[in-house]
Amino acid sequence: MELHHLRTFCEVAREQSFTRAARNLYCAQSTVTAQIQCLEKVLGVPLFVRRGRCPIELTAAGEVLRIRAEQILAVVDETDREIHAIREGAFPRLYADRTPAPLLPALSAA
Amino acid sequence: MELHHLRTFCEVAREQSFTRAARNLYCAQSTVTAQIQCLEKVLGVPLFVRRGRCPIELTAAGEVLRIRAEQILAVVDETDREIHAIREGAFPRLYADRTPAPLLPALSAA
DNA sequence: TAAAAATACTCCATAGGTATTTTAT
DNA sequence: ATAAAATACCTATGGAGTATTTTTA
Repeated sequence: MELHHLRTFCEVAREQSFTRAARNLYCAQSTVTAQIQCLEKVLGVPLFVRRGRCPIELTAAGEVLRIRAEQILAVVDETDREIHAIREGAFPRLYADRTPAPLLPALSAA
Repeated sequence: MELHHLRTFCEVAREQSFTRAARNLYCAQSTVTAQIQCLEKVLGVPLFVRRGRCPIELTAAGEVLRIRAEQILAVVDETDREIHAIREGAFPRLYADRTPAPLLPALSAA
C-alpha cells in the first residue's frame, strides 16, 4: 500500500468510476485498474463492486479504507504545507511531548 | 513522498544512523541514502545533518517530518488491522458523519 | 585512520502506456 | 449495442544492489 494507490482509490470512490478517475488523474484507465487491483491484492479484500457499468459501489472494506485514506492523505498534505513553510523560513515550535493525535476509535466489529 | 520512504526515514531517525537503519530494514546502506535523498529532493529541504560520523541529527524540518510520519504510519497500520478484521468476518460500523479525526494543530511559525 | 555516508554503475522489477477483449445493461 | 472495466502486451523509469570513493571526527 503506497500513497499514490490511496490517491487513486479516493478519486475512484469519489467519481464512482475508473474511467473518470483516470481522466481526472491524467493517467490511463488501465493504470487505475492496476492500482486498485494492487490494493485489493495487498489487502486481501475487494474494494469495489464492479458492474461493468457506472456507478461502481464500495464494499464494506472499501468504505473503511475510504475513511482512513482520506485521513492519511489529509495528514500528508498538512505535512507538505508545514515543510514548505519551514523552507520559506518558518521556525517550527515542536510539541513538548510528541504525543501523536488520537486516531479515530477503531471501527467496531459488532 | 511514499510510505516506504517514510518508514525508512523513521527508522533512520530512530537509529540516528543510515547504516544501522539499513541493517534493521534488511536493505543496502546505499538504498537508505537514496530514499532519504529522494525525500529531501521532493520536500526541498535537508532532513538530517550529516557528519560522516554517527550519530546524525535531525534538522528542524526533519523533526516536523518525524512527528507527522509517525502519525501517518500509525493510521496506516490501524487501517491494515481494520481491513484484516473485515477479511476475518467483522462487520464494520461506520461513523455517521465521516468527520476525520482532528489533526494536530499546525506547527506554529512563530 | 577508521567509521559512516555518498557516489558510480549495473540490473531488473514493475509502473504506466496502447490496443484489444470481455462484461453487463 | 454500448459504455465501462479487465486483460495482454510492451517499454522505460527508477528502485535496489555491489563496489568504491569521499568525508570528518
